[in-house]
Amino acid sequence: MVSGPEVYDPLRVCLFPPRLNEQHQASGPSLFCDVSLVNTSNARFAISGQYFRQLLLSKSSLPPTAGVSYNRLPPLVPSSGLSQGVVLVLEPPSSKPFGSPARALGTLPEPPETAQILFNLSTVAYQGQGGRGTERKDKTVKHGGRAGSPQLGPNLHPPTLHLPPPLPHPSESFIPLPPHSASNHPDGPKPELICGVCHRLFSSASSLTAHMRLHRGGRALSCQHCGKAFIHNKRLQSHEASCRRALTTALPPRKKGLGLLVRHEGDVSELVGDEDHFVKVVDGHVIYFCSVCERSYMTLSSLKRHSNVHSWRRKYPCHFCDKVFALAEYRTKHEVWHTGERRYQCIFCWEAFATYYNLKTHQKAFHGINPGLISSEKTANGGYKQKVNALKLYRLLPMRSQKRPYKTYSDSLANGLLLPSSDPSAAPLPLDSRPGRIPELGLSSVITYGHPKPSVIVHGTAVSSVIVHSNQVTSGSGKSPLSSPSPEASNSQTLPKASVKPIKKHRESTEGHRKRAKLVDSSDTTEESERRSETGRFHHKSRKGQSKGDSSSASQSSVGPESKGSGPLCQITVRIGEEAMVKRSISETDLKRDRSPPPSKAKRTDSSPPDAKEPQYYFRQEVRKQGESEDDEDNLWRPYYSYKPKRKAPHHPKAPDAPSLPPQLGSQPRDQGLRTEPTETDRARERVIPGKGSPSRLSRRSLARHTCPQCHKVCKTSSALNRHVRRHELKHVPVVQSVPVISYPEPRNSTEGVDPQPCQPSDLNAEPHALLLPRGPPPPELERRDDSLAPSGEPRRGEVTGGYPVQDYPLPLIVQGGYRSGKKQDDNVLVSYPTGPLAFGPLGKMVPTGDLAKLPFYPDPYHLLYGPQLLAYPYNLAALPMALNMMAPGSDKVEPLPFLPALFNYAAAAGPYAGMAPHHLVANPSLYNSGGGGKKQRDSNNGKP
DNA sequence: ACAATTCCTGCCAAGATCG
DNA sequence: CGATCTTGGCAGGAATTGT
Ligand SMILES: [Zn+2]
Ligand SMILES: [Zn+2]
Ligand SMILES: [Zn+2]
Repeated sequence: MVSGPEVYDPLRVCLFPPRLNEQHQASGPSLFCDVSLVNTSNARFAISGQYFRQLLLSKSSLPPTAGVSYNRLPPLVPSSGLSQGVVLVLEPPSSKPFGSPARALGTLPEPPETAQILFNLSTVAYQGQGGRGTERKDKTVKHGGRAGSPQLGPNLHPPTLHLPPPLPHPSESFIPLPPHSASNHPDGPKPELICGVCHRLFSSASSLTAHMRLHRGGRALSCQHCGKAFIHNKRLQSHEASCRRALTTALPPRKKGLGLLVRHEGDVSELVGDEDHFVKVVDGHVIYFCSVCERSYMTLSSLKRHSNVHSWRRKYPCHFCDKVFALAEYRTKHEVWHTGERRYQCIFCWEAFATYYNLKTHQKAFHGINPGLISSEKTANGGYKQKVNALKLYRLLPMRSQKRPYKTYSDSLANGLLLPSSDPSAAPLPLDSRPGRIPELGLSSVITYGHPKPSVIVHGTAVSSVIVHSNQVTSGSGKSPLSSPSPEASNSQTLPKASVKPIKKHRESTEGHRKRAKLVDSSDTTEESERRSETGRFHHKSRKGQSKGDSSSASQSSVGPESKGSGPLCQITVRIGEEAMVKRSISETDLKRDRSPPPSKAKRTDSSPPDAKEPQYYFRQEVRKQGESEDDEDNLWRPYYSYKPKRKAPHHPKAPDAPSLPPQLGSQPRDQGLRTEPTETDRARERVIPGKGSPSRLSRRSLARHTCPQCHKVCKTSSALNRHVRRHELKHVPVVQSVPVISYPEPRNSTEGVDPQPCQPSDLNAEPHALLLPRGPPPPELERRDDSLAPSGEPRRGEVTGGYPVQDYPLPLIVQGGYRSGKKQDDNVLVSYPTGPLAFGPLGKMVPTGDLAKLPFYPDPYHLLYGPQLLAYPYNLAALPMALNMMAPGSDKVEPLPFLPALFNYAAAAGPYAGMAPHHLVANPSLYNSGGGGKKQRDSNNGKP
């Protein structure tokens, strides 16, 4: 019957909860599910599952031959009304594990004549549920986007599955199906064998009887972990085993006791985890859900990482500009634009590139490599899937900059909790205060620093400015202790500016560590700085209601004292429309350091030796540039990216592939409509401070003209703006404020016209780089030191990289020893950051600017040893796999192979290394890193004793 | 339409803590 | 020191913006 894998996707299935009455039906669909149909003539579906309910597919709305074979379920929305709703799983009768790949459609066993629909419906959920109609509505809207899928044939309007209206009284056990259902189908089950409560179909009276016990409160056979009821003991036992495992996994030992079973629906058990997430166990798979946006994750770590985009508990500021990122990785990637580091080296020509993208582009253009050939699989959720035999046509060079210490566990723990800064014990120890470090900031200072200074700014309407203090985010409602402004706090904030934000790191080798720690910390964690001192530097305030005057006044008022110049740097993060968060610097005087960094104010101490207690770096420019008027504060910078919710095509090619993902929840494409839309602010993964720009961006002036009326986003071109605006229209963002953690008040209307244009100071154009200028010239000594260090130290590095053209040059940025552990950092020197913007050519190559002194980084050490011409095209990739993998054949152990050129005798070619004897690496392959994976690279990078 | 940049997330290894 | 937990790098495609 299945003539082909025709997939009509997506289809909308409208399910009417069993308990809904006709009125509800009339009001419209309560839930949409995307369903793929395969041709089958069936318009009727038998429903099986925990609870059965027959669904009728209205023929008129279906393609001539349609049958449900596959579906993609949106994740449950636990906390919302929808959650109460339905888990709908459509599967072919063959009962493939659900979540089976769409590709399998073509091979579906014949006749899913009656495709079975697993309809897990929590009858309980529908009972006593009040205003779910509204809630569902929201959900429904989200799915609307898929209706227009190109895959739908012209006459394939999204069919609608109508679930017959639920029976009024669940208690009734045997209720005949509505006329239009079973009776119409010749093969349909007899009405008598249908549960009147949940409409599940049964093949025998006995099974139905057993089933009915479930509805009568008989909980004899219910899982002790999740409460799921079973009719058969065997199944129960089996389930409990898996459930136990799942729960164990789901909750960390320490928190196991905290896991609360919230609800159980069909095969899904929902647990409450931390405040930032909840867990569901589906079929033994643990899935973590973000409480804010409901994105689902296979791992807790992924979720934790993600949740920072909402909470911003940790902030990762760029060391070169004022962008702040929610994920460390984002910052790392971003900083490449400042450093120019090129770590992706083509194995064919040894050319190195700054980004993976550039590398791929290069290989495609110059070597005819089709990226698709060597791409590795990804999970449905977009996760990385390791591929054993993946080819790597490039080498990932070790990172030049030493890694910063990880955030500490304690820190993270403390994060979520608002710790009164005054309580030293409660507050996580700053890195600096850890053993072996010099307490630069006395505890007291830390405390003071941390004193909750009211960062809340009350805007006219909503007071809800968000305050992010010490990692805590609170709404302006004043619920948080911090929310109440405390004058003294501001006073106490006499933090050393250094603590506030170090910009560039000076690395004195001697004290480099301490400093480094400081720098890193403070910088890294704005997060940390906040955490440790609760400087409250970043104030989040909603733009809404904030008028220009407001903003200025607000900033002043809220930060007034601090802003006065002598005060610690204080910034306000402002929400711009729906997209961007902008930090406004408040204290210009002290912090300002731009073009003319006030020596005195800037804490930087070029001349003075670094003192543990007095950090000597330059503060970041938190201030706008000189010449900017006060109004500049209102200048808004917005991130390049708008961070809108992703709208992924319904059928993500990969989605089907992820067997590992739990069917309905985990495998959902990340942007699938189901997840609640986070507020725009939540989406701002990156924040930018006015006055600074990302290196790659154009001047803001040009941007000014194309501002989205809705969200204030500024596009460079009108076309971009048009596109952007269209998104708003399509998106139809629900008004639902689903952001529990951060409540940004939001009315951006009031602000409109206020700061929109400010984004483009005219002077920016003149000196694009001015904004990016590092906080100050690096101490001369630094460079020297680096040089000296590089050669002598880091033996390991030499070994690893020896012979490679890359990064074998003296690396001013790399410090001897590298980072080992927080305790030993004193011995290590950190990477120095460039003092100024670096010029880069296309593809990330650095362009010599003429002033080498100012280009401490990557003076283009990547000489091409072998031109592309050295390799005949097309390449015989088949002959290279071994080399490409850089693994010794056959051995279990991963043995790095000699660099490709050496293997293939390319080395003879002219070039700086032409005269080199056989690549020494060949002789001693174990010395170098295979480059087969970043992790390995990293190993070499981290000089371990 | 195409190029370029940023976001995203499963996986994994190293760092940080805990005991 | 080992066990446990956290952090962040990585791939590489999706999403989005720039041209
Ligand atoms: Zn989220
Ligand atoms: Zn930057
Ligand atoms: Zn190449």
